Amino acid sequence: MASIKDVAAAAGLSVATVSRVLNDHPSVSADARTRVLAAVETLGYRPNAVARSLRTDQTRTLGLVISDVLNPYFTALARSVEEEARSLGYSVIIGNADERPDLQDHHVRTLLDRRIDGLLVSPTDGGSPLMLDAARAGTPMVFVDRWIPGVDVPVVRSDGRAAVRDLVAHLHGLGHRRLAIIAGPAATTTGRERVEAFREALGAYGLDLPAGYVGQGDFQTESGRRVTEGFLALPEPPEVVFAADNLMALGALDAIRARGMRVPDDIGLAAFDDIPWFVHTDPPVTAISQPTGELGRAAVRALVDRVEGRAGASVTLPARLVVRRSCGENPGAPASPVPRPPEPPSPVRRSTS
Amino acid sequence: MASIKDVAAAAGLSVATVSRVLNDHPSVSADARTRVLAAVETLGYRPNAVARSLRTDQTRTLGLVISDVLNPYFTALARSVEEEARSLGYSVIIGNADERPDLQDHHVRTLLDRRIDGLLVSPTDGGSPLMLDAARAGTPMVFVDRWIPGVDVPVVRSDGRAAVRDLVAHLHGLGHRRLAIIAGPAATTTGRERVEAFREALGAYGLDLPAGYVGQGDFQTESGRRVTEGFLALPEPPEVVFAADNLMALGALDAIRARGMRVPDDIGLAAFDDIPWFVHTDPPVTAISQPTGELGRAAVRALVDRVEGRAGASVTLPARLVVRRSCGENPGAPASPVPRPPEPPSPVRRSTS
DNA sequence: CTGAAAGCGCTTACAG
DNA sequence: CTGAAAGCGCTTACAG
Repeated sequence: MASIKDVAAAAGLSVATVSRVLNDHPSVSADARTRVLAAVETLGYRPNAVARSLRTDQTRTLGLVISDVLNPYFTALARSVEEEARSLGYSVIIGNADERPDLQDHHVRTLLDRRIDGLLVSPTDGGSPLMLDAARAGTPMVFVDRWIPGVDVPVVRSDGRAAVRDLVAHLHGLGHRRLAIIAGPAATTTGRERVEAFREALGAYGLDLPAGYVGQGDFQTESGRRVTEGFLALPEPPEVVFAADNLMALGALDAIRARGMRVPDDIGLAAFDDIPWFVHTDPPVTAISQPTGELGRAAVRALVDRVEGRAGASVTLPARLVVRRSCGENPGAPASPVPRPPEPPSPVRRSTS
Repeated sequence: MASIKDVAAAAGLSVATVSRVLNDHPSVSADARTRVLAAVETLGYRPNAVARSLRTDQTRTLGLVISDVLNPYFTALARSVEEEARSLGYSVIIGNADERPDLQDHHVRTLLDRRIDGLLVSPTDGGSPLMLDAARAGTPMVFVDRWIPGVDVPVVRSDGRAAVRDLVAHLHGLGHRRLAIIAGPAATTTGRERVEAFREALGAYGLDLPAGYVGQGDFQTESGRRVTEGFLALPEPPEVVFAADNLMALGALDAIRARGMRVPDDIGLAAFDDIPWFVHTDPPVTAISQPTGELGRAAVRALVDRVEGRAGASVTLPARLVVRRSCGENPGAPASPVPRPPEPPSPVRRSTS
């Protein structure tokens, strides 16, 4: 593969001049420019990004460590991250943690070794030493969706509390009282928050969330199946199951079907995260929808701000409830506006971290 | 960030010795080793992969350019690719072409600039000059799922012809005669092949595939919707629509629902690519399932073979039909074995390219 | 406007 | 077993 030396030789100029042409440096004569460009063309020369990175100490690459590529939510997030990054002149390298802290650390380490300019993480746990070190060492970093408390890193996420209250209002209005949740890992912020928001919303209606109605999942399909089987085996099973993400909802559907039961007749189902397939499932699934594309773009902007020496702000966007038929709504009725829960929803916050 | 010089200074040795320790070179004294390791530990030193790559001319990185990250098939493929690569000591950088040849070229170029050791591509078109050049220039390359004819590059894919024949036999047995297809882009091999296989299979039953029953899609949701609307507006709409991938099947479901029609009562639906959600759609969707994980692993093995100077073989694995209820099967009956079509299925081929 | 030279952080023959 | 030195392909003050 042709190097800058070959181009210089072909153009009859020094490598310094070739480099200046390639980098649009102002002080280059028109003549030199055309000769260099011609040589580049005939040799099919492409600058070696590795060498450039070593010299400039920047890779124009962002690392993205997502919790699970098989989760359509993260896939959509990854897509918008890549788009926004590309428009800002950055590439992105994706690492899939598969909800495993060890794999997450593997990817963070690899990304750091490659000297990416910045790191976008949706942490699968409460913060490994490696992650904490990276944050402290000053690696430009931003958390998306999930975050690690106590670390001085901007977080871009959506707040689902108001939507969870809307969901509980919807369920309560339908007459449901025994409500259960398939929770995500307690080591993750979203894992904890969704349970807490659910519990609080229930409390506003004087309802309890007994321990037996909180199933511990891991955001992946299999755990949704297992937890739901447990719920169904209870002497008094819940009337509705709320899955804290879409994959666990898939597992719940599997378990319900395996028991020969029907949604919503035998048991209701709702999910955090909306995906295109929920429109076509049997029945369509009531879900809480996040502004995923906007989250991805905001996260990249915050990270690039940090990379380029600007502040980089935290962003919180609201999620919203999308009512479908999986909790037993009157099938004929058009989707009605959900009655507001007792407390007002928290406003969108855009705070500088 | 600490460099190898800092480690050498801290250990009281030369950088050469430090490098040898780090690379497990045999001729290092036990004493030197322990001193280096201690220095590495206290400094928290991590080798700079960029510098190493420049020097060794290898990045231990594979590039993967997939057609569409929002397509669960490619997402599953990407996952198995990353797993296998990791187990062989390689990282993978994913580029999303979003079914756009220009974006595909952008990613190929970026990946080449970064001097990845090998390239895995599922081409979105018939071969841009860039792609052709890369293949000819000797960049280790392997095609997955889709390929470019006439280029000397191994291809790892699945052969759906037998499964398509099984599908047509299934539909014919159910009494359907007017069968339509939502095709992928003619510039892609899978786009062409699935139509051809469908047409051939119909021919074996004396059935025709009229031009009006071949809708041109692009493997993305919106095109499935548009094409299906066209089918439904026909004076004589088809009895069954076969979508050449899962996203176009999603679009078809959207269109059918928008018309207020029901599957399979008003129209049947089948899809190429099976995904977990097809079990829970209304009704469950009959689909052709590819051995996606195995394809990803085989592709990586072939590519790493090429990278490391071995041959690297093409692999073709069979796809299989999974019958569900979306084409109108007797709902009560257990999934029955599909009657064999006239011709025997082509055997699995493992040819060295 | 242009070029010679230093240097980014590594690895690896070559001597000893 | 160890070290001094060259060199991977670039960029960028520093001179001129």
